[in-house]
Amino acid sequence: MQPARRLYRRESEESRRTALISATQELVAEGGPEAATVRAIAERAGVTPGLIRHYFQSKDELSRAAYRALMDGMTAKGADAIEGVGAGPEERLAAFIAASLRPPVLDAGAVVLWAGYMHKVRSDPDLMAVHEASYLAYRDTLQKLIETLPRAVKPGQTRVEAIACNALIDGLWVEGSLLPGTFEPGEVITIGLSAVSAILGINLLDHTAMLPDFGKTTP
Amino acid sequence: MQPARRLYRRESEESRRTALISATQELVAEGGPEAATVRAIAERAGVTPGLIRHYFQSKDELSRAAYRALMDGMTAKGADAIEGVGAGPEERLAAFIAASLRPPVLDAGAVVLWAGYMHKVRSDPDLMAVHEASYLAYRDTLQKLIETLPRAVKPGQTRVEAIACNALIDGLWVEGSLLPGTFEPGEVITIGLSAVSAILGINLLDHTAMLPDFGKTTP
DNA sequence: CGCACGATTATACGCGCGTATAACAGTCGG
DNA sequence: CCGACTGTTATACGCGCGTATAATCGTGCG
Repeated sequence: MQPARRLYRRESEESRRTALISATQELVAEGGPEAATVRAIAERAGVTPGLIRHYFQSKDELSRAAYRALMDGMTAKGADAIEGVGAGPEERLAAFIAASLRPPVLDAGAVVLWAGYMHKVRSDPDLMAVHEASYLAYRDTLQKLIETLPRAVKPGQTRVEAIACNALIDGLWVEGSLLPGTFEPGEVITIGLSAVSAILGINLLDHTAMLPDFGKTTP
Repeated sequence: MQPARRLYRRESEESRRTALISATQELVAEGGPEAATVRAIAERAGVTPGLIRHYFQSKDELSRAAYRALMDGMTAKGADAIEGVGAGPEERLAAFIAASLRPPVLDAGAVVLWAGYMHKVRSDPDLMAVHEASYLAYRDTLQKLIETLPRAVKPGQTRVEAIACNALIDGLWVEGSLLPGTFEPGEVITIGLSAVSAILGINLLDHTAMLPDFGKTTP
Protein backbone atom coordinates (compact mmCIF):
# COMPACT_ATOMS: atom_id res chain seq x y z
CA MET A 1 0.00 0.00 0.00
CA GLN A 2 1.62 3.18 -1.17
CA PRO A 3 0.90 6.43 0.69
CA ALA A 4 -2.40 7.99 -0.26
CA ARG A 5 -2.45 11.24 -2.13
CA ARG A 6 -2.12 14.21 0.17
CA LEU A 7 -5.51 15.74 0.81
CA TYR A 8 -6.24 18.82 -1.19
CA ARG A 9 -6.63 21.88 0.98
CA ARG A 10 -7.07 25.36 -0.42
CA GLU A 11 -5.74 28.33 1.54
CA SER A 12 -5.38 32.06 1.10
CA GLU A 13 -2.26 33.35 -0.55
CA GLU A 14 -1.26 35.25 2.57
CA SER A 15 -1.51 32.30 4.92
CA ARG A 16 0.52 30.16 2.53
CA ARG A 17 3.23 32.76 2.15
CA THR A 18 3.53 33.34 5.88
CA ALA A 19 3.51 29.60 6.54
CA LEU A 20 6.36 29.10 4.08
CA ILE A 21 8.30 32.04 5.48
CA SER A 22 7.84 30.88 9.06
CA ALA A 23 8.87 27.35 8.15
CA THR A 24 12.00 28.69 6.50
CA GLN A 25 12.90 30.79 9.52
CA GLU A 26 12.33 27.94 11.93
CA LEU A 27 14.47 25.55 9.96
CA VAL A 28 17.35 27.99 9.57
CA ALA A 29 17.16 28.86 13.25
CA GLU A 30 17.25 25.20 14.21
CA GLY A 31 19.74 23.75 11.80
CA GLY A 32 21.38 26.55 9.87
CA PRO A 33 20.79 27.54 6.24
CA GLU A 34 21.58 24.09 4.88
CA ALA A 35 18.68 22.60 6.83
CA ALA A 36 16.18 24.79 5.02
CA THR A 37 15.76 22.72 1.87
CA VAL A 38 12.66 23.10 -0.24
CA ARG A 39 11.49 19.67 0.83
CA ALA A 40 11.96 20.38 4.53
CA ILE A 41 10.32 23.78 4.22
CA ALA A 42 7.34 22.30 2.42
CA GLU A 43 6.92 19.56 4.96
CA ARG A 44 7.12 22.04 7.85
CA ALA A 45 4.57 24.27 6.17
CA GLY A 46 2.27 21.34 5.46
CA VAL A 47 2.45 21.49 1.67
CA THR A 48 4.27 19.71 -1.11
CA PRO A 49 7.56 21.09 -2.44
CA GLY A 50 6.10 22.15 -5.74
CA LEU A 51 3.89 24.71 -4.10
CA ILE A 52 6.85 26.79 -3.05
CA ARG A 53 7.56 27.64 -6.64
CA HIS A 54 3.96 28.65 -7.09
CA TYR A 55 4.28 31.41 -4.49
CA PHE A 56 7.94 32.25 -4.91
CA GLN A 57 9.85 32.40 -8.15
CA SER A 58 12.74 30.52 -6.60
CA LYS A 59 14.01 29.30 -3.29
CA ASP A 60 16.25 32.32 -3.18
CA GLU A 61 13.26 34.62 -3.35
CA LEU A 62 11.72 32.79 -0.41
CA SER A 63 14.97 33.19 1.48
CA ARG A 64 14.98 36.90 0.86
CA ALA A 65 11.39 37.17 2.03
CA ALA A 66 12.29 35.27 5.20
CA TYR A 67 15.15 37.63 5.92
CA ARG A 68 13.00 40.68 5.35
CA ALA A 69 10.35 39.26 7.68
CA LEU A 70 12.97 38.60 10.36
CA MET A 71 14.29 42.14 10.25
CA ASP A 72 10.84 43.71 10.15
CA GLY A 73 9.75 41.58 13.07
CA MET A 74 12.69 42.60 15.21
CA THR A 75 12.29 46.31 14.62
CA ALA A 76 8.56 45.95 15.24
CA LYS A 77 9.33 44.40 18.62
CA GLY A 78 11.36 47.45 19.52
CA ALA A 79 8.66 49.83 18.39
CA ASP A 80 6.07 47.94 20.45
CA ALA A 81 8.21 48.30 23.55
CA ILE A 82 8.04 52.09 23.56
CA GLU A 83 4.34 52.22 22.74
CA GLY A 84 2.64 51.53 26.00
CA VAL A 85 5.04 52.78 28.64
CA GLY A 86 4.86 56.08 30.49
CA ALA A 87 5.96 59.34 28.99
CA GLY A 88 9.31 59.75 30.76
CA PRO A 89 12.25 59.74 28.32
CA GLU A 90 14.32 57.50 30.57
CA GLU A 91 11.46 55.02 30.97
CA ARG A 92 10.97 54.80 27.23
CA LEU A 93 14.66 54.33 26.53
CA ALA A 94 14.98 51.70 29.24
CA ALA A 95 11.98 49.82 27.90
CA PHE A 96 13.39 49.91 24.39
CA ILE A 97 16.72 48.51 25.48
CA ALA A 98 15.19 45.87 27.72
CA ALA A 99 12.95 44.64 24.91
CA SER A 100 16.00 43.92 22.78
CA LEU A 101 17.71 41.95 25.53
CA ARG A 102 14.87 39.66 26.51
CA PRO A 103 13.12 36.81 24.71
CA PRO A 104 11.82 36.54 22.10
CA VAL A 105 14.39 38.92 20.67
CA LEU A 106 17.18 37.57 22.86
CA ASP A 107 17.04 34.07 21.49
CA ALA A 108 19.64 31.70 20.13
CA GLY A 109 17.42 30.75 17.22
CA ALA A 110 17.05 34.38 16.22
CA VAL A 111 20.80 34.91 16.33
CA VAL A 112 21.49 31.80 14.29
CA LEU A 113 18.84 32.87 11.80
CA TRP A 114 20.33 36.35 11.56
CA ALA A 115 23.83 34.96 11.20
CA GLY A 116 22.73 32.41 8.61
CA TYR A 117 21.79 35.17 6.20
CA MET A 118 24.87 37.26 6.76
CA HIS A 119 26.80 36.22 3.69
CA LYS A 120 23.76 36.69 1.50
CA VAL A 121 23.37 40.15 2.97
CA ARG A 122 26.82 40.98 1.80
CA SER A 123 26.50 39.54 -1.69
CA ASP A 124 22.90 40.44 -2.52
CA PRO A 125 22.37 44.21 -2.87
CA ASP A 126 18.67 43.75 -2.18
CA LEU A 127 19.32 42.11 1.17
CA MET A 128 22.09 44.56 1.94
CA ALA A 129 19.56 47.36 1.55
CA VAL A 130 17.20 45.57 3.93
CA HIS A 131 19.93 45.15 6.49
CA GLU A 132 21.14 48.71 6.21
CA ALA A 133 17.62 50.10 6.48
CA SER A 134 16.88 47.93 9.47
CA TYR A 135 20.12 48.86 11.20
CA LEU A 136 19.68 52.55 10.56
CA ALA A 137 16.03 52.45 11.65
CA TYR A 138 17.00 50.85 14.93
CA ARG A 139 19.81 53.30 15.44
CA ASP A 140 17.58 56.21 14.52
CA THR A 141 14.96 55.18 17.05
CA LEU A 142 17.72 54.95 19.61
CA GLN A 143 19.07 58.36 18.67
CA LYS A 144 15.62 59.97 18.84
CA LEU A 145 15.11 58.50 22.29
CA ILE A 146 18.51 59.80 23.37
CA GLU A 147 17.72 63.25 22.07
CA THR A 148 14.64 63.49 24.26
CA LEU A 149 16.74 63.09 27.39
CA PRO A 150 17.09 66.21 29.51
CA ARG A 151 20.76 66.83 28.79
CA ALA A 152 22.97 69.44 27.25
CA VAL A 153 24.61 67.93 24.19
CA LYS A 154 27.15 69.03 21.62
CA PRO A 155 26.31 68.78 17.92
CA GLY A 156 26.99 65.32 16.53
CA GLN A 157 27.22 63.85 19.99
CA THR A 158 23.97 61.89 19.90
CA ARG A 159 24.86 60.17 16.62
CA VAL A 160 28.04 58.76 18.10
CA GLU A 161 26.24 57.82 21.29
CA ALA A 162 23.52 56.04 19.32
CA ILE A 163 26.12 54.08 17.36
CA ALA A 164 27.85 53.02 20.55
CA CYS A 165 24.63 52.06 22.32
CA ASN A 166 23.46 50.16 19.27
CA ALA A 167 26.72 48.23 19.13
CA LEU A 168 26.55 47.49 22.83
CA ILE A 169 23.02 46.14 22.54
CA ASP A 170 23.93 44.09 19.48
CA GLY A 171 26.90 42.55 21.21
CA LEU A 172 24.93 41.71 24.31
CA TRP A 173 22.19 40.28 22.13
CA VAL A 174 24.58 37.91 20.39
CA GLU A 175 26.54 36.74 23.41
CA GLY A 176 23.54 36.63 25.70
CA SER A 177 21.73 34.44 23.21
CA LEU A 178 24.62 32.18 22.37
CA LEU A 179 25.90 31.67 25.91
CA PRO A 180 22.76 31.85 28.02
CA GLY A 181 24.33 29.86 30.83
CA THR A 182 27.08 32.43 31.30
CA PHE A 183 24.71 35.10 32.58
CA GLU A 184 22.14 35.17 35.34
CA PRO A 185 18.57 35.66 34.17
CA GLY A 186 17.98 39.34 33.51
CA GLU A 187 21.64 40.14 34.00
CA VAL A 188 22.07 41.00 30.35
CA ILE A 189 19.39 43.66 30.67
CA THR A 190 20.97 45.11 33.79
CA ILE A 191 24.37 45.26 32.16
CA GLY A 192 22.90 46.86 29.06
CA LEU A 193 21.06 49.49 31.04
CA SER A 194 24.01 50.42 33.22
CA ALA A 195 26.46 50.55 30.32
CA VAL A 196 24.13 52.72 28.26
CA SER A 197 23.70 54.90 31.34
CA ALA A 198 27.44 55.34 31.56
CA ILE A 199 27.75 56.17 27.88
CA LEU A 200 25.01 58.79 28.09
CA GLY A 201 25.85 60.09 31.54
CA ILE A 202 22.44 59.28 33.00
CA ASN A 203 20.96 56.60 35.24
CA LEU A 204 18.48 54.25 33.63
CA LEU A 205 18.42 51.77 36.49
CA ASP A 206 16.26 54.18 38.49
CA HIS A 207 13.63 54.03 35.76
CA THR A 208 12.92 50.34 35.55
CA ALA A 209 9.85 50.16 37.76
CA MET A 210 7.55 49.21 34.91
CA LEU A 211 9.84 46.62 33.35
CA PRO A 212 8.59 43.07 33.76
CA ASP A 213 12.13 41.91 34.53
CA PHE A 214 12.53 44.22 37.53
CA GLY A 215 9.72 43.15 39.82
CA LYS A 216 11.58 43.59 43.08
CA THR A 217 15.21 42.82 42.29
CA THR A 218 18.49 44.74 42.17
CA PRO A 219 18.68 45.79 45.82
CA MET B 1 43.43 15.91 -25.82
CA GLN B 2 42.24 15.34 -22.33
CA PRO B 3 43.81 17.31 -19.47
CA ALA B 4 47.13 15.90 -18.36
CA ARG B 5 47.45 14.33 -15.00
CA ARG B 6 48.04 16.88 -12.26
CA LEU B 7 51.71 16.95 -11.43
CA TYR B 8 52.60 15.14 -8.31
CA ARG B 9 53.95 17.48 -5.66
CA ARG B 10 54.84 16.34 -2.17
CA GLU B 11 54.44 18.73 0.74
CA SER B 12 54.71 18.61 4.50
CA GLU B 13 51.67 17.67 6.49
CA GLU B 14 51.58 21.05 8.18
CA SER B 15 51.64 23.07 4.99
CA ARG B 16 48.88 20.92 3.51
CA ARG B 17 46.68 21.26 6.57
CA THR B 18 47.11 25.01 6.77
CA ALA B 19 46.54 25.35 3.04
CA LEU B 20 43.30 23.42 3.31
CA ILE B 21 42.19 25.38 6.37
CA SER B 22 43.02 28.70 4.75
CA ALA B 23 41.19 27.72 1.58
CA THR B 24 38.14 26.79 3.62
CA GLN B 25 38.19 30.08 5.48
CA GLU B 26 38.60 32.11 2.32
CA LEU B 27 35.74 30.39 0.57
CA VAL B 28 33.36 30.71 3.51
CA ALA B 29 34.33 34.36 3.90
CA GLU B 30 33.70 35.02 0.23
CA GLY B 31 30.61 32.99 -0.49
CA GLY B 32 29.25 31.62 2.74
CA PRO B 33 29.39 28.06 4.01
CA GLU B 34 27.75 26.60 0.92
CA ALA B 35 30.59 27.84 -1.24
CA ALA B 36 33.12 25.80 0.69
CA THR B 37 32.64 22.45 -1.07
CA VAL B 38 35.35 19.86 -1.00
CA ARG B 39 36.00 20.42 -4.67
CA ALA B 40 36.29 24.19 -4.30
CA ILE B 41 38.49 23.85 -1.22
CA ALA B 42 40.78 21.42 -2.98
CA GLU B 43 41.10 23.62 -6.03
CA ARG B 44 41.86 26.68 -3.89
CA ALA B 45 44.45 24.75 -1.95
CA GLY B 46 46.02 23.40 -5.13
CA VAL B 47 45.25 19.74 -4.53
CA THR B 48 42.70 17.21 -5.64
CA PRO B 49 39.54 16.60 -3.59
CA GLY B 50 40.60 13.20 -2.43
CA LEU B 51 43.52 14.59 -0.49
CA ILE B 52 41.19 16.34 1.93
CA ARG B 53 40.08 13.01 3.28
CA HIS B 54 43.67 12.00 3.71
CA TYR B 55 44.32 14.81 6.18
CA PHE B 56 40.87 15.15 7.67
CA GLN B 57 38.51 12.35 8.51
CA SER B 58 35.61 14.24 6.99
CA LYS B 59 34.70 17.63 5.64
CA ASP B 60 33.11 18.38 8.98
CA GLU B 61 36.41 17.86 10.73
CA LEU B 62 38.05 20.30 8.34
CA SER B 63 35.28 22.77 9.09
CA ARG B 64 35.88 22.47 12.80
CA ALA B 65 39.60 22.97 12.31
CA ALA B 66 38.90 26.09 10.25
CA TYR B 67 36.69 27.51 12.97
CA ARG B 68 39.26 26.79 15.65
CA ALA B 69 41.93 28.47 13.55
CA LEU B 70 39.73 31.51 13.06
CA MET B 71 39.11 31.93 16.74
CA ASP B 72 42.71 31.33 17.69
CA GLY B 73 43.86 33.81 15.10
CA MET B 74 41.58 36.54 16.35
CA THR B 75 42.57 36.17 19.98
CA ALA B 76 46.21 36.06 18.91
CA LYS B 77 45.76 39.38 17.14
CA GLY B 78 44.51 40.89 20.38
CA ALA B 79 47.39 39.46 22.37
CA ASP B 80 49.88 40.84 19.83
CA ALA B 81 48.42 44.31 20.20
CA ILE B 82 49.33 44.57 23.88
CA GLU B 83 52.77 43.09 23.45
CA GLY B 84 54.81 45.93 22.09
CA VAL B 85 53.19 49.06 23.43
CA GLY B 86 54.31 51.09 26.44
CA ALA B 87 53.60 50.12 29.97
CA GLY B 88 50.75 52.52 30.74
CA PRO B 89 47.50 50.69 31.51
CA GLU B 90 45.46 53.08 29.42
CA GLU B 91 47.81 52.71 26.47
CA ARG B 92 47.60 48.96 26.60
CA LEU B 93 43.84 48.92 26.87
CA ALA B 94 43.48 51.41 24.03
CA ALA B 95 45.80 49.37 21.83
CA PHE B 96 43.86 46.21 22.57
CA ILE B 97 40.55 47.80 21.64
CA ALA B 98 41.91 49.48 18.53
CA ALA B 99 43.37 46.21 17.28
CA SER B 100 39.91 44.65 17.33
CA LEU B 101 38.35 47.50 15.39
CA ARG B 102 40.83 47.74 12.56
CA PRO B 103 41.68 45.41 9.69
CA PRO B 104 42.43 42.59 9.47
CA VAL B 105 40.16 41.88 12.41
CA LEU B 106 37.59 44.43 11.33
CA ASP B 107 36.81 42.80 8.03
CA ALA B 108 33.64 41.76 6.32
CA GLY B 109 35.09 38.42 5.35
CA ALA B 110 35.97 37.67 8.96
CA VAL B 111 32.47 38.53 10.10
CA VAL B 112 30.86 36.40 7.41
CA LEU B 113 33.20 33.56 8.29
CA TRP B 114 32.37 33.89 11.97
CA ALA B 115 28.66 34.06 11.25
CA GLY B 116 28.81 31.13 8.87
CA TYR B 117 29.84 28.82 11.67
CA MET B 118 27.35 30.09 14.18
CA HIS B 119 24.76 27.37 13.84
CA LYS B 120 27.42 24.70 14.03
CA VAL B 121 28.72 26.35 17.19
CA ARG B 122 25.33 25.93 18.69
CA SER B 123 24.77 22.34 17.65
CA ASP B 124 28.28 20.92 18.02
CA PRO B 125 29.45 20.78 21.65
CA ASP B 126 33.05 20.74 20.49
CA LEU B 127 32.70 24.00 18.61
CA MET B 128 30.61 25.46 21.39
CA ALA B 129 33.51 24.84 23.75
CA VAL B 130 35.87 26.58 21.33
CA HIS B 131 33.57 29.56 21.09
CA GLU B 132 33.03 29.80 24.81
CA ALA B 133 36.74 29.51 25.55
CA SER B 134 37.56 32.13 22.95
CA TYR B 135 34.90 34.50 24.21
CA LEU B 136 35.90 34.10 27.82
CA ALA B 137 39.60 34.48 26.98
CA TYR B 138 38.93 37.73 25.20
CA ARG B 139 36.75 38.97 28.02
CA ASP B 140 39.31 37.87 30.58
CA THR B 141 42.09 39.77 28.84
CA LEU B 142 39.83 42.78 28.80
CA GLN B 143 38.99 42.39 32.46
CA LYS B 144 42.65 42.06 33.43
CA LEU B 145 43.47 45.21 31.50
CA ILE B 146 40.62 47.01 33.23
CA GLU B 147 41.81 45.88 36.62
CA THR B 148 45.21 47.46 36.07
CA LEU B 149 43.64 50.88 35.67
CA PRO B 150 44.26 53.30 38.54
CA ARG B 151 40.71 53.35 39.84
CA ALA B 152 38.79 52.49 42.97
CA VAL B 153 36.40 49.66 42.14
CA LYS B 154 33.72 47.73 43.95
CA PRO B 155 33.83 43.92 44.01
CA GLY B 156 32.28 42.39 40.91
CA GLN B 157 32.39 45.70 39.10
CA THR B 158 35.12 44.82 36.63
CA ARG B 159 33.38 41.64 35.49
CA VAL B 160 30.29 43.58 34.47
CA GLU B 161 32.41 46.27 32.87
CA ALA B 162 34.36 43.70 30.90
CA ILE B 163 31.14 42.11 29.66
CA ALA B 164 29.82 45.46 28.54
CA CYS B 165 33.05 46.50 26.84
CA ASN B 166 33.29 43.15 25.13
CA ALA B 167 29.75 43.46 23.83
CA LEU B 168 30.40 46.98 22.64
CA ILE B 169 33.52 45.94 20.75
CA ASP B 170 31.72 42.94 19.25
CA GLY B 171 28.85 45.07 18.05
CA LEU B 172 31.14 47.67 16.53
CA TRP B 173 33.13 44.90 14.93
CA VAL B 174 30.08 43.45 13.21
CA GLU B 175 28.47 46.67 12.05
CA GLY B 176 31.73 48.35 11.18
CA SER B 177 32.66 45.40 9.00
CA LEU B 178 29.30 44.94 7.37
CA LEU B 179 28.58 48.59 6.67
CA PRO B 180 32.00 50.09 6.08
CA GLY B 181 30.59 52.97 4.08
CA THR B 182 28.50 54.15 7.01
CA PHE B 183 31.51 55.16 9.06
CA GLU B 184 34.49 57.37 8.36
CA PRO B 185 37.84 55.60 8.37
CA GLY B 186 38.97 55.14 11.95
CA GLU B 187 35.67 56.39 13.29
CA VAL B 188 34.78 52.96 14.65
CA ILE B 189 37.94 52.99 16.76
CA THR B 190 37.23 56.47 18.07
CA ILE B 191 33.69 55.52 18.99
CA GLY B 192 34.88 52.35 20.67
CA LEU B 193 37.51 54.14 22.70
CA SER B 194 35.19 56.91 23.85
CA ALA B 195 32.36 54.54 24.74
CA VAL B 196 34.69 52.28 26.71
CA SER B 197 36.04 55.38 28.40
CA ALA B 198 32.53 56.35 29.45
CA ILE B 199 31.76 52.87 30.74
CA LEU B 200 34.97 52.78 32.81
CA GLY B 201 34.98 56.43 33.83
CA ILE B 202 38.37 57.15 32.26
CA ASN B 203 39.67 58.83 29.13
CA LEU B 204 41.35 56.59 26.60
CA LEU B 205 41.42 59.16 23.81
CA ASP B 206 44.30 60.90 25.54
CA HIS B 207 46.36 57.72 25.29
CA THR B 208 46.30 57.05 21.58
CA ALA B 209 49.60 58.64 20.62
CA MET B 210 51.17 55.34 19.63
CA LEU B 211 48.18 54.03 17.67
CA PRO B 212 48.78 53.89 13.93
CA ASP B 213 45.28 55.25 13.33
CA PHE B 214 45.87 58.43 15.29
CA GLY B 215 48.78 60.01 13.52
CA LYS B 216 47.65 63.61 13.77
CA THR B 217 43.85 63.45 13.71
CA THR B 218 41.00 64.16 16.17
CA PRO B 219 41.65 67.87 16.68
C1' DC C 1 69.58 -0.39 -6.55
C1' DG C 2 65.02 -1.88 -5.78
C1' DC C 3 61.15 -2.28 -3.28
C1' DA C 4 57.77 -1.17 0.15
C1' DC C 5 55.27 2.42 1.94
C1' DG C 6 52.97 6.68 2.17
C1' DA C 7 51.37 10.90 -0.26
C1' DT C 8 48.63 12.16 -4.09
C1' DT C 9 45.58 11.67 -7.99
C1' DA C 10 41.73 9.63 -10.65
C1' DT C 11 37.39 7.67 -11.02
C1' DA C 12 33.07 6.19 -9.57
C1' DC C 13 28.86 5.81 -6.60
C1' DG C 14 24.70 7.15 -4.48
C1' DC C 15 22.07 10.65 -2.54
C1' DG C 16 19.63 14.92 -1.97
C1' DC C 17 19.31 19.22 -3.90
C1' DG C 18 16.59 22.95 -6.74
C1' DT C 19 13.85 23.01 -10.62
C1' DA C 20 10.54 21.86 -14.45
C1' DT C 21 6.29 19.98 -15.91
C1' DA C 22 2.16 17.38 -16.17
C1' DA C 23 -1.78 15.55 -13.75
C1' DC C 24 -5.35 16.53 -10.52
C1' DA C 25 -8.99 18.88 -7.66
C1' DG C 26 -11.72 22.26 -5.93
C1' DT C 27 -14.17 26.95 -7.21
C1' DC C 28 -16.87 30.15 -9.57
C1' DG C 29 -19.12 32.75 -13.50
C1' DG C 30 -22.19 31.74 -17.29
C1' DC D 1 -24.29 22.18 -14.23
C1' DC D 2 -20.38 22.56 -16.88
C1' DG D 3 -16.18 24.30 -18.42
C1' DA D 4 -12.28 27.47 -17.66
C1' DC D 5 -9.28 28.83 -14.14
C1' DT D 6 -6.02 28.27 -10.61
C1' DG D 7 -4.26 26.31 -6.26
C1' DT D 8 -2.10 22.00 -5.28
C1' DT D 9 0.07 17.53 -5.86
C1' DA D 10 2.99 14.06 -8.15
C1' DT D 11 6.78 12.73 -10.78
C1' DA D 12 10.93 13.21 -13.10
C1' DC D 13 15.43 15.30 -14.50
C1' DG D 14 20.07 16.73 -14.11
C1' DC D 15 23.58 18.41 -11.34
C1' DG D 16 26.82 18.83 -7.62
C1' DC D 17 27.59 17.21 -3.25
C1' DG D 18 30.44 14.20 0.26
C1' DT D 19 32.45 9.92 0.25
C1' DA D 20 34.82 5.48 -1.06
C1' DT D 21 38.30 3.08 -3.46
C1' DA D 22 41.74 1.93 -6.78
C1' DA D 23 45.59 3.50 -9.50
C1' DT D 24 49.86 6.20 -9.63
C1' DC D 25 53.88 8.52 -8.20
C1' DG D 26 57.91 9.89 -5.26
C1' DT D 27 60.91 8.94 -1.52
C1' DG D 28 63.74 6.72 1.86
C1' DC D 29 65.37 2.39 3.86
C1' DG D 30 67.81 -1.97 3.62
